Amino acid sequence: MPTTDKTREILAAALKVFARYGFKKTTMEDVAAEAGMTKSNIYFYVAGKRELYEHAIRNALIQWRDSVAEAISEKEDAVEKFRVMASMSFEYLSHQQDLRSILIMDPGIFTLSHAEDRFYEINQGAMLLIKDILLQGISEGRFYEVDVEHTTEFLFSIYIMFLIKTYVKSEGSSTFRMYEEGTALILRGLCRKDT
Amino acid sequence: MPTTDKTREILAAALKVFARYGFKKTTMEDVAAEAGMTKSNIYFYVAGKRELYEHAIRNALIQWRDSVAEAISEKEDAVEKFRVMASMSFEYLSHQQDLRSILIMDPGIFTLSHAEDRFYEINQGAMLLIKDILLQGISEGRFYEVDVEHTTEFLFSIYIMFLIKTYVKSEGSSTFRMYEEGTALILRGLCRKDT
DNA sequence: TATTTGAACAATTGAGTTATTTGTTCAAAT
DNA sequence: ATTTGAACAAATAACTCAATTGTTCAAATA
Repeated sequence: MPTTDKTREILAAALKVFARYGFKKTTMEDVAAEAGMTKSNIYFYVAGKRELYEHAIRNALIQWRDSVAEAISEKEDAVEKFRVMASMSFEYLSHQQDLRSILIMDPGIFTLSHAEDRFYEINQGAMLLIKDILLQGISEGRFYEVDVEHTTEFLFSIYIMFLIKTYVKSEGSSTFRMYEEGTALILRGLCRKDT
Repeated sequence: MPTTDKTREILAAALKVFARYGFKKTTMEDVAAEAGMTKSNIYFYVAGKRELYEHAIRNALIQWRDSVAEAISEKEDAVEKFRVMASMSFEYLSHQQDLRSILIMDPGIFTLSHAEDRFYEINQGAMLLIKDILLQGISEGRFYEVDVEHTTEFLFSIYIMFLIKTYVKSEGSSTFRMYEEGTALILRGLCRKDT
C-alpha cells in the first residue's frame, strides 16, 4: 500500500465519513462514495476496513505531531520551547473537528496504557519532542538534572490525561485553566531559578 | 438501609464475591451463601444487586480515604503532609486485593470525568485533603500562592491517572519511579525555596 | 501495465424466538 | 424484628434465519 495521491484522497474521505458515522456504522460503500469510486476499487489501495480506519487516524496524528515539532523548532530557548509545546500540542485538536469526533466515538485511541496504545510509535515520536527539550534545558543549566526518561513519561502521561479530559470527556472550560496552572507549576519545578 | 452490623457483614461478603466473579457473573445467591443466609433475606438489608455492589465499593473507598486522612493528621509540616499523602494514598491499594480485582473488572470506578464519576462525593472528600495541605503551605509561606482550586483538581487528576496506570492497566514497576519523580517535581514547583 | 468495475462469495450482524436463569417481591413462619 | 420458601417478572443465553456488508477476483477499460 504505497502512499500515493489516490491513497491520500481515500484516507481523507475515510476520515470524514468515519467521523460522521463511526467505525461500526460506516460501510465501505460510504467511503467509496465519498472518494468517488466503487468499493471494490478501495481494495486496490487498502487492505481492509479496519486497516483503512487505523491508517486514516495514523495519518491525522502524524500531521499533528509534525506541526507541533515545526512550531517548537522556531524557538531557541528551552523554556520557550516548553511553553510552545505545551500550548500548541494541547490546542491543536480544537481546530480538527473530524479527528475530535472520531476520538469521542473511539476513546481507546488515547489510552493511559502503553500495552493498549495502537499508535505507540507515533507517541514515541511525540515523547521525543519532550525529551529533547528536557535535555536541552538541563545541558544549558536552566533545568534541574531530573531523571529524563521518567520525567518525559510523566509529562506525556499528564498531556494525554488532559486530552482525554478535554476532548473525549468534554469537561468544562475549567480544564484549560487547570492545564495552564499545571504547566506553570511543572515548569517552575523544572527551572533552577526565577528571573 | 441502616448501617447495622449485619449490613456490614453483607457488604464484606459482597465485596469478596464481586471481586471473584465480577458484577455480572455474581448472583445474589452467591452473596447470600458467602454471608450465610438466604438470598431473600439480603433484600431486608439492601435495595438490590446494583445498590449492593455500589455500596460495597463505596464502603471500601471511604475506609481508604479515612486512613489517608489519619496518616496526614499525624504530621505537622505541610511539606511532610504532602509527602505522606502522596505515598500513602498511592500505595494503599497494593494491600487491598479485593478492591483491586473489582477495579480491574470495572475500570469505570476511576474516571477522568467528573460527570461519569459514581463516587464523586467521596472523591470530593479526598480533594479536600489536598486543598487543606495547599492552603496550609501557602498560609505558612512555604508554598507559592497558586490558584488553589485549579491546582487541587490538577493534582487529584494526576493521582487518579496513576491509580489507573498502576492498578487498572497494570503498567510495569516503572510507574512507581514515575510517580516518585513526578511528585518530587511538583513539590519543587510548589515550594518557595529549597532548604 | 496500471486501474477500475460488477458480480459472486463468505463472514458478520440484527431481529426474532424460546428456554433458562436470576433479580425481586411477599405472605407466612420463627 | 428477622428469616424463609415459593411465586413472579425481568434479564440472559442459545439458537435460528434473513439481510447486510466486507472481501475477492476475473473481466473490462484507460
